[in-house]
Amino acid sequence: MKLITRNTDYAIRALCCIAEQKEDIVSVDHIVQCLEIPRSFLRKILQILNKERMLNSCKGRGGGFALALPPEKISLIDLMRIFQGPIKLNECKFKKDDCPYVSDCLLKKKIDEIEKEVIAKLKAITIESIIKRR
Amino acid sequence: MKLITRNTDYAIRALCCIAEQKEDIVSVDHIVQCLEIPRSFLRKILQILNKERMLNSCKGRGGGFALALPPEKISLIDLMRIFQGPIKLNECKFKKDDCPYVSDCLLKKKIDEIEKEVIAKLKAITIESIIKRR
DNA sequence: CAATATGATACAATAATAGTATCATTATAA
DNA sequence: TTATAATGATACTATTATTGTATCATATTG
Repeated sequence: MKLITRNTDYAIRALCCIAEQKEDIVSVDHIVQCLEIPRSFLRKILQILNKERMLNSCKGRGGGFALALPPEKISLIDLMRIFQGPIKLNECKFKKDDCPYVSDCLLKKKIDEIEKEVIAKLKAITIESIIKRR
Repeated sequence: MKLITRNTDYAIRALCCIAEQKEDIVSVDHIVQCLEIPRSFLRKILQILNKERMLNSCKGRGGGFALALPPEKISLIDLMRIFQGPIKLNECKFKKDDCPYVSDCLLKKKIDEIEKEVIAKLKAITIESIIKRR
């Protein structure tokens, strides 16, 4: 059971890497060196973060990426939604309106509670809260 | 993001179905009728539950399955471990001993906390707690 | 011994995850 | 103004996990 997939994880670390840099604009190459992750994969992730307005980008020589938001405004929950879709711990496997068996689905209700807590906790984890302060 | 996969879900409901029955021994056919799920898949799941000592089985005519434990002793966490492996929300994507970048991995620590809470909550959800009392 | 259960096991289909590769476009510096 | 170095867009591939299916073996009961 995984909470965070690899692209979310890489996104988090890349954002941390950028946030910790003195320079505003950080190149893919620099991040690759820091994190030692596949360049192509990282590029794709950064492009998505750019489209989702978490990063700004500069093309051309000396280009790269910069945070579009302050680190305390970027939370894990946002990144997970971008890379993993909406968080739904309680998807019912029985497609019909009601479960055919467990009426009022007590299971679903209980998992819903867990989901709410998890979401609240994930919201509280921001890039700011996990970077090494310079 | 899924907390529970389909086989875990089916296992839970099958166990509920058996727990709610007056008869001790319940056949696959009966469970299939109750839950309307693929028979072969269900059989596989029940066989696993049998091997894992959550169910007892009787072969031959009039055979079927019976709970090996009282419903309050069967928790979601057990079923998830059987069908989904150990719960590890915080698997680090960086295989090396230390993350190359985020030292002391604050992220991991925070996710660990979430994991502990989730596990505690899942432990508390038992078959007893979600069956329709007869 | 025939019928009806589960046991064991191998196989297949689908979807999600993870990663690669290539060409287009833009910006800068010489 | 052109070569170069960066990202943008996009299509493709590989791997793994999930979700099943099918078949034959074995045991039990009437």
